[in-house]
Amino acid sequence: MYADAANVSERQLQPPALAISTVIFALRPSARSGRPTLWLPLVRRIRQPHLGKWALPGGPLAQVESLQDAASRNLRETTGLVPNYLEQLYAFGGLDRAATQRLVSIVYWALVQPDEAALTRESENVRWFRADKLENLAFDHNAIVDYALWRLRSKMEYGSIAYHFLGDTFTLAQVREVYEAVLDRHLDPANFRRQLRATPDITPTDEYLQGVRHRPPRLYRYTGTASILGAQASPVPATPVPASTSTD
Amino acid sequence: MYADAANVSERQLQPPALAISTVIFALRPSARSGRPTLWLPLVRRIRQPHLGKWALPGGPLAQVESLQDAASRNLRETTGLVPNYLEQLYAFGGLDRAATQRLVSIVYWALVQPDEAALTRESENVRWFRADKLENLAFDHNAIVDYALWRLRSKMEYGSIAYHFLGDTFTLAQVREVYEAVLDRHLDPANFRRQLRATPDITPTDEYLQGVRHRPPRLYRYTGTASILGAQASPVPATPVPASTSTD
DNA sequence: TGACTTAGAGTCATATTGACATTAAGTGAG
DNA sequence: CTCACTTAATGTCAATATGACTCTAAGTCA
Repeated sequence: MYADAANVSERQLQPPALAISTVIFALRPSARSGRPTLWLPLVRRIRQPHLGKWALPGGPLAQVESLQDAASRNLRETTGLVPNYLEQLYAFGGLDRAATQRLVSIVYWALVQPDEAALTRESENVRWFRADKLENLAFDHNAIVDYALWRLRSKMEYGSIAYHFLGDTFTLAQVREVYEAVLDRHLDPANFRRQLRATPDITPTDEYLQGVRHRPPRLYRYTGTASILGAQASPVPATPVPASTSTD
Repeated sequence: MYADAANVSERQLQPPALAISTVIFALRPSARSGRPTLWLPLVRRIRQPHLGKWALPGGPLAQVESLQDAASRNLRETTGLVPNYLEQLYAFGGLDRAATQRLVSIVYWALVQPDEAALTRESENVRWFRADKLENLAFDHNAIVDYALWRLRSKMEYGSIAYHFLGDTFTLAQVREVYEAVLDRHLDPANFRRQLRATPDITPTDEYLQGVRHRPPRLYRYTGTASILGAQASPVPATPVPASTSTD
C-alpha cells in the first residue's frame, strides 16, 4: 500500500517514457502443410517488468534519429533483420500499459522477404512465432499485434503491399499464395490472375520458373513505387525515406 | 556558434518532449458562394518559438490521461470545442521540428458539427481558417494539415465518416454537399442517392425538411456505430472510448 | 506413352457504375 | 390561378467489374 502510493507520486513527476517497437511480418512455410503462413519474430524480456515473457522488438528513442530510423535500427540490433517495408502503425499511450512508469510506445510495422527472414540470428532470446498462434506476450503486445494484423489485411485488400513479402521476381501464383496466407481464404486462380494482369505496376518478364513438376510459370516483376523502405501511397511529409536503410 | 554547440549538447541530455495536437475540421458556409467548405480552427502562438504564428491547438500530455483524453481536453481548453469524431492521425518525430528541443507530437484529427463549430469562442488568438487557404503556420503544421486532409479524403471515400459533419437528421443532398466540399468535385445527385439508399446504416425518417423553396426533401438518420467520440471501423484495442468525453 | 499437375486463356451470368431522362412536389411571380 | 422554376426522387441503359466455371497448354513423373 505505502509502496503503491509512493509509486503513484513518483509517476506524477516523471515525464512519460517514450519507446519505439516494431511488429515484423514474414511468410514462412508452415511446419506441416508447407504452405506459406504469417510469422513474426519476438524477443524475450531479460529484465523486469514481464521478465521472461516474449515481446515485440523495441527500445528507447535516441536523440539524433527520426522515429523511423529508431525503428529500423532497433530491428537490426535485436533481430538482425533489414525490412523491405516499414511504416508507422500507431502510438499506444494507455495509462495501464506498464506498471512501473507511464509508457508511450510508437509502434511501426514491417515486412521482410523470406530469404531475409531466414538470415535471422535466432537464439534463446529471439525466435519466430506463427502470427495466429501467439502465447501471452508482455505488456499489451497481443493487442498491438492484433491491430497490426488488421492493418496488414486492410492494406492488402486495396494496396500494392503484397510484393514486399516476395523477392525481385515472382510468379502470379506466389502472389496469390501471399494473399491467401494473409487474408486466410481461398482465391480463384483464374480471376486472381486476371486482376493482376490488369494492374500496370506488375510487368511480365520473359523468364520462367524452372524446376517445378508442371508447366513452368512466367516470372513477373513489381515496377510500381520501388520496394523502398517506408514507401507508401500516403503522403507522410515528415518522414522521408532514409537512404542508409534501403533494402539490400 | 558557441550557443549552438551548447544547445546541441543540451539536447543530447534532455528526453524528447512529448506533445499532443489536433487538426479539427468543420464545414462552414463559404463567404462568397455560401456553399459549405472545409475550415479548421488555429491558435496563435503566445511564446517562442514561432511567436505570433498560427498553430494547431495542442499542449503537453498530462500524466493521468490517455492520449485521446489529452487531445480531447486540449481541444476543449483552447477552442471550447467538443468533437463528434476523434481519431489518432500520426506521430511526428523528425529531428528538425523544433529548433530549441527534440519534439515528438502525437497528432489527432477531429470532426465537429457546424452548430458546435459556431459556438467556438473566437478571439484575438483563436480563429477559423479555410483549409485550402492556409498561410505559413508554426513548426511543420502545414505538412500535418496536408496529411490530415489526405486522411480525411481517404476515409470519406470508403467510410461512414461524413455523417459526423452533420447533425442528428439530414437530407441526402446535405450528405452529398459534404462529399463535394471535402473531395472538391461534383457528384451526380441521382447516383449518389442510389448508393446511400443501398447503405443499411442510413435510415429514412418520416419527416421532411420544411422552409425550402422547392419539393421538401426527406430527412434521414445515421444508425450505424453511433456518433461516439473515437468510434471507428478499425479495432484499436488500446484506446477504448472514454465515457466522460462523449458528444453532448 | 499416358496420368497428373498447374499455367493461362476464355465464357457467361450477375452486380456495380456513370450518364442521363422523367416525373413529383413544393415556392414565387404575374 | 396559372406558369415558370427549383430540387426530390425514381427509372433506364450502356459500359465495366466480378465470381463461377470450362478448356487447352506445357511441363514432370511413373
